[in-house]
Amino acid sequence: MIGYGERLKSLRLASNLTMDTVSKAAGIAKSTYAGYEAEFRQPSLEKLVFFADYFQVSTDYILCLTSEQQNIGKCSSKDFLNHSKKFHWDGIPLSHDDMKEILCFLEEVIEKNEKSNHKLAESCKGLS
Amino acid sequence: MIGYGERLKSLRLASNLTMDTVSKAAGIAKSTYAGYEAEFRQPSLEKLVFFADYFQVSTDYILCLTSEQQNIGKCSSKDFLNHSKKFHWDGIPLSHDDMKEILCFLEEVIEKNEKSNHKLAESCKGLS
DNA sequence: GACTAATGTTCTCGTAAAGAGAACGAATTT
DNA sequence: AAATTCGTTCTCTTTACGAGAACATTAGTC
Repeated sequence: MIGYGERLKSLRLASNLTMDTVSKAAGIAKSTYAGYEAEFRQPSLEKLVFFADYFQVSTDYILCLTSEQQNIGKCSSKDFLNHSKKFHWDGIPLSHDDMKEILCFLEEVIEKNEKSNHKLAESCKGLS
Repeated sequence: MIGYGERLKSLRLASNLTMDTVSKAAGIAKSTYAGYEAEFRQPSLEKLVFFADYFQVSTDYILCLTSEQQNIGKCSSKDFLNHSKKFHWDGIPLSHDDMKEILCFLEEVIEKNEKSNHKLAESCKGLS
């Protein structure tokens, strides 16, 4: 068990938040939260889950079991195709070709969003 | 915070292990571990990390933050939309509408694959 | 440079609960 | 039915969580 304090601290600073803000959001005393970052006190499981949601990371990341901030739904487009692990859809494995399709589509979505800042609610109907 | 006891129990039973075996491996008393499964006692973070390693799952799984035992590149379609964590694309957050689009498209891909067992290499061009 | 405000750190203390160990209960085997 | 195995529950001790206040430190203001 090493480093969850550092993780919390860097996550908090990355969001430009004070200990007071975070502790109040978590419903604990400022001194209590300071104890977490100083790592002479351990948050309860409830608090751990809260911080994961609050900072939008996995509990594994806070506990230093992974270096990836969130290991669900986030990977670079490079990783997306080259990833060692297989991707699935409701248990059905996706082929590399499927992945390329999806990648292509996602980039379309992102590009449009970036440009127009507008959701393309029709793109799905015009698919097939 | 709900269900980590059930998770531990099912993981233990899936491995055909007794409480005595698991508790000894974790270096705690049998009654202590029983408290975890009955959920009237919470494991420390060290113990949580131990169980994740011992049962080869993520801490997020034990804490019921995901329904998938390994949380990279695998989630159910239900989780896909309802997940508490935000999804991103190369750092750009995806809105819920984006997710619905993606879900719709993915289901198309899977359905076509299932029926024809053939990749639809053109679907991407006909998009926009 | 002193004054103030804001943020972070370090005390002490009460209390909740983690953890142990033994006893108990239920189920299975011999 | 005696013995063994596995799970549950009891009581007790001790740990440490969490709070609140005091203290320290930095930053901004006059």
